[in-house]
Amino acid sequence: MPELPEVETIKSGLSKLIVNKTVRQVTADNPKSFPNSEDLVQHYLINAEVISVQRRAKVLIINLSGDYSLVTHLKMTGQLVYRSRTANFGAGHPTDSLIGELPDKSTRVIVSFSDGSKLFFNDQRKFGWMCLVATSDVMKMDFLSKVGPEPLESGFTWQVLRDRLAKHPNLPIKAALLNQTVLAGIGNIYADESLWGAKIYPGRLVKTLSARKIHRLRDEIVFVLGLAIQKGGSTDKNYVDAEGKKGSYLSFARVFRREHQPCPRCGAAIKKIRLAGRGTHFCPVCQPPR
DNA sequence: CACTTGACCTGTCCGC
DNA sequence: TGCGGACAGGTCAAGT
Repeated sequence: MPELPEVETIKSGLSKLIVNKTVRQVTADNPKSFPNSEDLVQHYLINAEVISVQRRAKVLIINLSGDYSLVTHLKMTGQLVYRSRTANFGAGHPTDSLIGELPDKSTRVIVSFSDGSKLFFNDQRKFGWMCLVATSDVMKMDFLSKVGPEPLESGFTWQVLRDRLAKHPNLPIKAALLNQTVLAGIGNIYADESLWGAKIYPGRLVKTLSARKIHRLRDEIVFVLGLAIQKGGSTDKNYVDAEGKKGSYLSFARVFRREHQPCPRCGAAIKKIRLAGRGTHFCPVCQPPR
């Protein structure tokens, strides 16, 4: 569920929380969640210092001294939560937080720093992973070498979107937006939201979209992602930021998870269908099929 | 080759 | 109350 705005929010949080800290210890239970050998960890992770935190698409990258980086993909249910030495929450944890005391039963990796603080990688469904990679190889990783342009960078013009889409004329536009080689960072929530904003039926084939519609769609993508970052991302079930807090975008969402509720533009009931294998929300009046 | 569907997992919710 | 099945949705692999 974490998409670009959620990973970006975590990146901002961790940038303030863990830069300059030194890794002292790492524990991991599950080779799928953390595949590196004990040897590599001892050599390149233990005693390394956090230099910076960055994001590319939905991937979070913690750059370390010693030329290695800790790369994390949260997939659907991953969380990266930082706790200082003293802060932990028992039964009465704050309501803007989803999680209590850590570790809990979904904790896959614990990175402990020399000041006693810890970074927890939680992942209920074990789809996500955390991996130690040579910094110079990070962008060569399978996923990152193929991923499309960043929609929030200044070079993302409507012409760029048009040209990326042109390679997939027969895909429904929603499927194209979800394809990370077309564009980086959009997932199910923000695909539905930006298509509503641009008044495009999610099933419309790419080749039937006018330049004008693509231009409008580009603007909506930029708007929706920007707003979501402002709101700290979307919390549906699992997502929390680096301090364990929920995001509030979903209370501003226009269609996502709003089946049967009135469209904020025209009042018609929002519909939910299945498209590209995903639950897809749209307004049947503003976004007519055709 | 282009596109669609299923697998990977676990927890939750719904109907019987 | 218990239990099977559908569903959640990011990405890769397998299938059409």
